[in-house]
Amino acid sequence: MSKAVRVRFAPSPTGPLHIGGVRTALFNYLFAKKHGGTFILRIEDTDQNRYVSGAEDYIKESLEWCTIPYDEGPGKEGDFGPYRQSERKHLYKEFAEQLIKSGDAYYAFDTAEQLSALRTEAESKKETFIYNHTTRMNLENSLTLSEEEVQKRIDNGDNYSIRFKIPLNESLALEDEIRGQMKIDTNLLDDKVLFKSDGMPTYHLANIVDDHLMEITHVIRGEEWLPSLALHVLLYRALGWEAPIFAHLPLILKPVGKGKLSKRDGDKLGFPVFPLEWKDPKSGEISSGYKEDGYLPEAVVNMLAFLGWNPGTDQELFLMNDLIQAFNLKRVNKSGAKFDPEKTKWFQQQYLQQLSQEELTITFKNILKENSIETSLDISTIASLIKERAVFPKDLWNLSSYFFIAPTSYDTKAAKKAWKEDTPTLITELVSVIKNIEDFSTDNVTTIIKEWITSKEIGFGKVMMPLRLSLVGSLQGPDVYQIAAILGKDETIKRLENSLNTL
RNA sequence: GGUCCGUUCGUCUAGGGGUUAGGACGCCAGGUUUUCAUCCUGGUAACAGGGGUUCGAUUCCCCUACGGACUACCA
Repeated sequence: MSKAVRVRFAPSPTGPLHIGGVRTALFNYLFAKKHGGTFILRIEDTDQNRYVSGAEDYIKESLEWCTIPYDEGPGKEGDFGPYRQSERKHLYKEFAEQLIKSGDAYYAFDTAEQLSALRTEAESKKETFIYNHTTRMNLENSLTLSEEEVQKRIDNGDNYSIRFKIPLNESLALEDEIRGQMKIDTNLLDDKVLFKSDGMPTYHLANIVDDHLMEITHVIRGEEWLPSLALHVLLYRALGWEAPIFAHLPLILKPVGKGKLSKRDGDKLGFPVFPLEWKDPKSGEISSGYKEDGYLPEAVVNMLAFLGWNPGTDQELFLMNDLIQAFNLKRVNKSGAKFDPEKTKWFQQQYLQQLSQEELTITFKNILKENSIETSLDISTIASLIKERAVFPKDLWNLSSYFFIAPTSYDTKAAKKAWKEDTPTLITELVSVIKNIEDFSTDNVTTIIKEWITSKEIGFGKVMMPLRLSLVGSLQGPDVYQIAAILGKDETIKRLENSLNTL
């Protein structure tokens, strides 16, 4: 019997969560639920300088909108809390010191300025400064200084950091669920800082300590962490802990050009990169979100799931529960995926079309409200008539506004095509035909007008097009007879007369 | 620069020693809708290059090229 699956999504609250982060959360969630496990949200706020207010709330709201609920996390305390690293601050130092005692870490007294000077100097010689076995014995740290000197400096209140001492001459075999085995030469690694002089741990330490303490079984994270995997594995070993299973997800790339998808790409290329709209608290700059753009969470989730994963079948439409059933880490791709906004729209269209009549009517009602429309017309029927032309809820308005507001102008191109010399005569006659229709139902209107056209021995287009133009203002929309029936006899006549006067 | 990861239609991808290399998005054409959209049908288009291994490589191995990530007392 293997251990109960526990996974975590561990964002740092430095700004809005972008869709790459949402996808990481989603894959963690899918994996957890697939295996009856626990999905944890942990806020990695060890860098006080980069903390952005509102970011944590944004992360929670985003996950909520995407229907990716966490089982444990801030506000949902489980047995492994707290779930904010800033609130776990007291836990980390002990482990850093344990590593010093075991000889796996050391105090380093170099200041940021000294290090940056060393880097610039190396750069000027076309070299790279690395804090590792090649340099550490020339620097001020507990490996080079006497024990008394080290203690004196610490007692003195000198700033120090704690660095990991990477072991020499080892060929590490790393295991990744998605990529298989990788080999790393430890001599190429550098002595990363584990504990900062501000008293906070770095990501590397906090991450390992928390994953261990929270009994995380699988670490599913972005590929940008792959280069740190060796360090992390070494850290687990030095601490005497069993390492979790790792899986590094492929990156999401820009749709055009080079590089990974960045926050700026969205509004530059005309699609959101954030689940929710985000207003930068400092600059006030607003970035668009999928929610506010009218996307359904089902569409966004489905699209995200297919970025780097596929079920191995031809099925593409998956609701969350289907995803949980079908999900498998082994079917996650190795290579990065260019983000495709067009495909996202396609998913959106699919899910909008799948809305039940009830949901659709509610959506439509809200749209009408936004446009200050109060009407006695049958909006449920209207919604069902126009829905197949819509991709976003807001399209519902553009597609239906003529039902509520009579056209005041006519599409020039359409008018040229539909309104000919003999049209006024025909339409005048049509008006009197319509005036005599008693039962103004779709079926009856259809029958009577069709009979009349047939009796006139003229082409249907000669009447249908100007009729549509008069009612809609353009040559678009659902069946004209249905439109007329919904508008009612009086309104239909009114619109026909209006076009006779204007055109 | 160094380290690591990757490379199948324009894009997302399936496949995997012998296939007409499959699907989806997009695009194009036809049909339905006496309009538009939807929908249906069809079409377009790919194994980065070079060496091996093999009877046979897109599939396995190596090299090159290209792409990406990382290279902070950021995560």
